[in-house]
Amino acid sequence: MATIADVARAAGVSPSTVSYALSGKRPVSDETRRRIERSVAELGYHPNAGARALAGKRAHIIALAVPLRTDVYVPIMMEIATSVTVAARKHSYDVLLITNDEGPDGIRRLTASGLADGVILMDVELDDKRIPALGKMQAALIGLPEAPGGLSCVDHDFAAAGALCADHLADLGHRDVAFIGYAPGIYRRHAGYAERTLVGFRARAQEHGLRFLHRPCEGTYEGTAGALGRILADRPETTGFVVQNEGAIGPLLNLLRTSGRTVPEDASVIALCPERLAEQYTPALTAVTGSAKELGRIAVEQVMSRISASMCGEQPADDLVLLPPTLTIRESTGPI
Amino acid sequence: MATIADVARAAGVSPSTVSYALSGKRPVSDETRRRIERSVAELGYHPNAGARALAGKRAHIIALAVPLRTDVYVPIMMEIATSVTVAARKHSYDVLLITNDEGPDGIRRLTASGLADGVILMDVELDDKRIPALGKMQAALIGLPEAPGGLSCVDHDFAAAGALCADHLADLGHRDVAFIGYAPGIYRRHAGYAERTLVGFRARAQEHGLRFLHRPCEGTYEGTAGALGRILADRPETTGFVVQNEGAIGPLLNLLRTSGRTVPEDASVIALCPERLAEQYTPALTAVTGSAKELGRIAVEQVMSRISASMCGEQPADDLVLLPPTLTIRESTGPI
DNA sequence: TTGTAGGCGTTATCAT
DNA sequence: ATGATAACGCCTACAA
Repeated sequence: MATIADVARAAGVSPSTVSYALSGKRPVSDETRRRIERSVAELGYHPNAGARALAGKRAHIIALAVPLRTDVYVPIMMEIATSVTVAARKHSYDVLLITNDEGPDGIRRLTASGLADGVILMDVELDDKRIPALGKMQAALIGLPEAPGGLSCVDHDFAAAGALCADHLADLGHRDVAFIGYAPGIYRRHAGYAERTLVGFRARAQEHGLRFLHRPCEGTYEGTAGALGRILADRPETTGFVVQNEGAIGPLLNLLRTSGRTVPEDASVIALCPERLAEQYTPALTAVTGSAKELGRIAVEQVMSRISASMCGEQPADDLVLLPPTLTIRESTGPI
Repeated sequence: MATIADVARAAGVSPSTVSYALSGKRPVSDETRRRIERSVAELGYHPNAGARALAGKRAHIIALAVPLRTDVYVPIMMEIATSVTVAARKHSYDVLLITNDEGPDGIRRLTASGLADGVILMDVELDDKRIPALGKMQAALIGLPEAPGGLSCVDHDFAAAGALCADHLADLGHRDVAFIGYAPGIYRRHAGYAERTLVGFRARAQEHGLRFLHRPCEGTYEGTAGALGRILADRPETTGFVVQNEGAIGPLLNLLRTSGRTVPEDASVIALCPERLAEQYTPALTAVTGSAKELGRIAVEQVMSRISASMCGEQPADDLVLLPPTLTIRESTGPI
């Protein structure tokens, strides 16, 4: 492969001039720069990553720690992963994938080997064991840990999302509403996103004077049937439904239909789920959504800013971003 | 961070001995090795990735090229990505994520910079533009290109999967069957997996003397309704259905129900889709499946074997693996 | 504006 | 069985 020396020779300059021309860290005459650029293109030169990392003391790589669990809606993970990759490339950074089955040691390995300059932790839990392992590694978390002090975090504003659901149903005149949530285990483990959504919904529902039920629910047909059955038994006058469990959406629509309730005439359904999912049902679902792409993009900005700060010897500023959700009104909600 | 020199000092040996003790490329006395291992553990030493790549002329990284398109079933992509990562770690390799929006240049960049020793191309198309860009880079393709000569490829045996569907329906006594496929655009673009499945199904169906229809289908409710409508209009005696479009499964089940056909008493449905998807419907779907994990694992073995061959100066052998599909009989198929 | 030279941490080739 | 030493390719003071 072509080295910087090859380029220098071809352009009739010294290697350092090529380096400076490429990095822009020192002025280079237009004439010289042009010749260098031409040689670079002709030789298809790209700096050797290892050598660059060794000499420049930064790898130009960030790591992305993805969960192995599949109880989250997987396409979202993928969307974040690709948006992280695309955003990182804009900074001339590459993305290294690591899975949680390496655990905290995986992160220590990255730090010690200098393989990555920073890391993005996906699917962060309230008490995430990877956080203590971060050490001096610059990081951005997608999701909120218990104690986000000194860290950069980004997440959907789930509380606002819950509130938005309550607002919409109240505006439409619903008085009795039900929240069909994730599996009981998720609440037991105090997953942040589940709790925050519920808290936001509950508070706003109370402000509006709504009567409401919360029913955890396995994302299966049977689970949904059970949850809906208990809701209609406990409070038959329920007309507004909020679903935050992707697996329960299809069953819920079928079950409502089967029970003789037309959506949205007899019952309104509002989903907390990605746009793509909301659009693919019949009727198309009114949904409260956050952008997964944004999540990835912002996490990248956060690590990048921390990395450059730490290179300048500055103390990276912690940062907490909660992305506001969007309500998209489709065909599944209406006045009562 | 601790360097190899630190470890050497702590263990009272020379750096090269540490290097050899760690790589095993030269015998080291048990006594010495023990001291070295202790120092390594105490200092939390991990070799600097850049320096190692520079001196050892291999980066211990493979790249994984994921598609940006989302017209494939995304969870599968993610499953492959994680299984690739896990499998790579077994070889002490890390995985770098690159997206197709960098195009062929992304691959050239990897090659020229020595960032990766090999690459796995996901979602390979018949005439994939990334293939010419591979150059001397060791690669494994997931999916089959038009001309797989000189390359290592792994994919599901879609033809066998199609045949398995025909077998099962014929065994159950069905005589008139329909194949509900992907969107017309996919067949127009001659996507390999779609065509191969159809070819395998068609051939075996003919052997069994089945009468069959093929209907491409957008994965929407309306699209599925259209496809099913035309099937029942053209051939009302149809009792066996094969679906190869994830989006059409839910709608198909609903539509059959609506049209008064009970599954599996009046109509049998067999899906070509991941297990997880098949299980989540009611009734649970008889399905023909391939393992996405296997796909990733084998692709890793393929690149690894090519990389080591090329390091030994040997010509890497090309290799074509088609994974046999599995038929899992659940509740959606029965005798007619 | 440009060139020279030292060093980054490993691996691998010599020796011993 | 172990040690010294020369690359590996790049970056960045330091000189000019």
